[in-house]
Amino acid sequence: MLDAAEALFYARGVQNVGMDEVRTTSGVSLKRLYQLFPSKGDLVEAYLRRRDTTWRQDLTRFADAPEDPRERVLAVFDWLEQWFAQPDFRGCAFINAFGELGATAPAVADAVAEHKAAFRHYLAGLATAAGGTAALGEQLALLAEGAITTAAISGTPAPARQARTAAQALLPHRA
Amino acid sequence: MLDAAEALFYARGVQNVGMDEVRTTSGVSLKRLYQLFPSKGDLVEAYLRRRDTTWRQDLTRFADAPEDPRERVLAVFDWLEQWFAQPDFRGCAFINAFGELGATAPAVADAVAEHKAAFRHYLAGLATAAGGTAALGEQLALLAEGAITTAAISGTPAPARQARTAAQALLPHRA
DNA sequence: ACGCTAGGAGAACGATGGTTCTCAAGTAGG
DNA sequence: CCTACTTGAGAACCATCGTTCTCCTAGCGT
Repeated sequence: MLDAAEALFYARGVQNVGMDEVRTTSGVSLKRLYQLFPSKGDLVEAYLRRRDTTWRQDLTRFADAPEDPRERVLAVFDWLEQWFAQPDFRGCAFINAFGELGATAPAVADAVAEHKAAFRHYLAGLATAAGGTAALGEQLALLAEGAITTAAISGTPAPARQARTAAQALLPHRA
Repeated sequence: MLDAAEALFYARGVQNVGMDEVRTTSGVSLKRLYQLFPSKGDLVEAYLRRRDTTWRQDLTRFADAPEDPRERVLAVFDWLEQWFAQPDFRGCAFINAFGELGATAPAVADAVAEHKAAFRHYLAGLATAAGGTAALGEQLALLAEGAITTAAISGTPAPARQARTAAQALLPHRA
């Protein structure tokens, strides 16, 4: 049922989908919806928190696969590329939600900030494991964020590869 | 009068400000508003197009100042840092608008894509002038985009400096 | 001074959407 | 078989907002 909400919110933006539509496509009655989530804001927050965990799980499952720490860093960008190529890709759900609601809904702003902080933390771990500094982790995060928004707006997955080669250049050379 | 609309739309998101509020803070009557812009969509498009020109003008005025092509590239990130530090900074108006309206308003999606394409084109020029390739321009663009969204979400101007040092590392070494 | 036009302030209208209410159907327990 | 509780479908309610309309005021030409 959160699946339906997630698909709708992500595809069209939170404010462009009504509760009636969530109910119709999820098959859950309004009454039940409102006893699970007392307001739309609660539903939105649940949507973001769930997407945070699944998104990061998917990423780490993919990027933690290689043995070589350098390969792990690069795998992040491979994963991004495959994500960008999906037909329903429409950028980062958190960045979108932040632009839409960050100024008026502090709970949304917080959820977004936490998601991004967790992502940066993960990259910092990969960066230091690959022999870099924490600053390298931040730089990788900037490349990834930039690739996500650029891919969304331009509609091509190419930014993932550009970010990947930039990351390669920033990584310390093989010891 | 577009000043008022711009301030409101940027600060709170397009869908969180009504035409009544535009009228109140701008002092322009609704009648006049609607004879200038037949619909809110037209006003939004005008807002984006105007912000595109002023934003890029401000950027180039600052970044074209140094003589050294490498300095010009780095100046872009200095300009970003100063922008991020402004108290009303709330990320990239175009990314925000895209997340909010890109899926439902093709005119908005187009305006955003054009703005970003122009920005990438400008960076590509700086990159080649500094002895790099067009691919370097794309990488610089990714760093800048990432810095913008990260600064917005985290609330600190620090990403500008991180992007700057990454850019420095990616630039070809002084000949 | 008098009509006439333009423009503004704000009410009015219609649609949409978040939230709640009604009512009927289904089910478990006696 | 009957009753009490739950649940779902959808109507109803209320606020908001984009858009239009009404009325009133102010200036201006004669």
